[in-house]
Amino acid sequence: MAYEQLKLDNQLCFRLYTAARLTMGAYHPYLDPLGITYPQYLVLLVLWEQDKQPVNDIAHKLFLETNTVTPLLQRMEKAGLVKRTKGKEDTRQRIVSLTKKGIEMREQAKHIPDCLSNEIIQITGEEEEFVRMIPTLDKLIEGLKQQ
Amino acid sequence: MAYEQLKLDNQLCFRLYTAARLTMGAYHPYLDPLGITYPQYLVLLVLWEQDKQPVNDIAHKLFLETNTVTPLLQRMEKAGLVKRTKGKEDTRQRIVSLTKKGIEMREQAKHIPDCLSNEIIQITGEEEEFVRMIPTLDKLIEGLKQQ
DNA sequence: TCAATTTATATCGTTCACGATGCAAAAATA
DNA sequence: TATTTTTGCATCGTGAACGATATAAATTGA
Repeated sequence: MAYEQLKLDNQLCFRLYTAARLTMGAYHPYLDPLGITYPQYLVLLVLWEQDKQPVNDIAHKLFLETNTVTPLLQRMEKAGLVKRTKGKEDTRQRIVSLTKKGIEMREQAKHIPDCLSNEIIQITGEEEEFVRMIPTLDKLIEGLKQQ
Repeated sequence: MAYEQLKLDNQLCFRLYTAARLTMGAYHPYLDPLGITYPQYLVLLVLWEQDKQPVNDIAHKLFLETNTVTPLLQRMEKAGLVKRTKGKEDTRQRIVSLTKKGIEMREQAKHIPDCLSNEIIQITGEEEEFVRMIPTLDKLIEGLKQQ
């Protein structure tokens, strides 16, 4: 029967949606003391890997629209984590760079990934199946990226 | 080196977050014609399985807070999909029930799960590894549910 | 029975997320 | 070179998510 398919239990997307929300929630104890949110943490990860990037590059790496990232960066600028300067070759661009505070936060945050994986392992028992999920998720993301 | 851990590529949560957003986006072509959003679709799934539930039960099944679900239901009531009546035994409760429109939408929506799985299979080639992901996600959700 | 506590829902404020739209600068093309 | 198109970013409006708080009703317990 077709209605069977409409059961919540059958849905992969619901699990992704829920797991994503709850995992983000698990970052709270680590990000709250730093005064940042999970999306802001992602922006910092991008900038810690390479400082001074235009808005578009950051958005692209996070698979977000610029109209999501722009206000995010404005809030981060207000919080003193980044500054946004006009591009020199291309004046349409806004180059986002880390402030002293943004650079220093890297040191405070460097333990977070370990904390999170430990937590996940402790909570769920095993690590291997989560590692195995990564290439599958990458395939899904890659496939859905272009409509 | 500890900083290696801070690379975006290493992060499972980022993939969950991204996959969830993009998958929700894949529902747009099917939900837009019905005039509903993905979270509203989830509420309908819950109510199609069992009509007339208090807010709390719906929230619990979706792993959401009631302060997320209440405004969601208010919008759905305004859209004529559900109605919210005072509980009879417990007058604190609001019993949410489907309207005629909400009931009828089940028929229009019954093909959506098949469409989505076909899309995912077509996009990513294989089905099996996504099915395999489900119990792992359930384990993660179950573990993170209680703090 | 009456006060204290818990429960069910609602309201408020902030931050995302994103479609639609606007605008200026750059690039392409006539 | 002048015009058209594209690009990069910003703004606006709407709908989640959720922490904090409020409120009334139910429950507990003294």
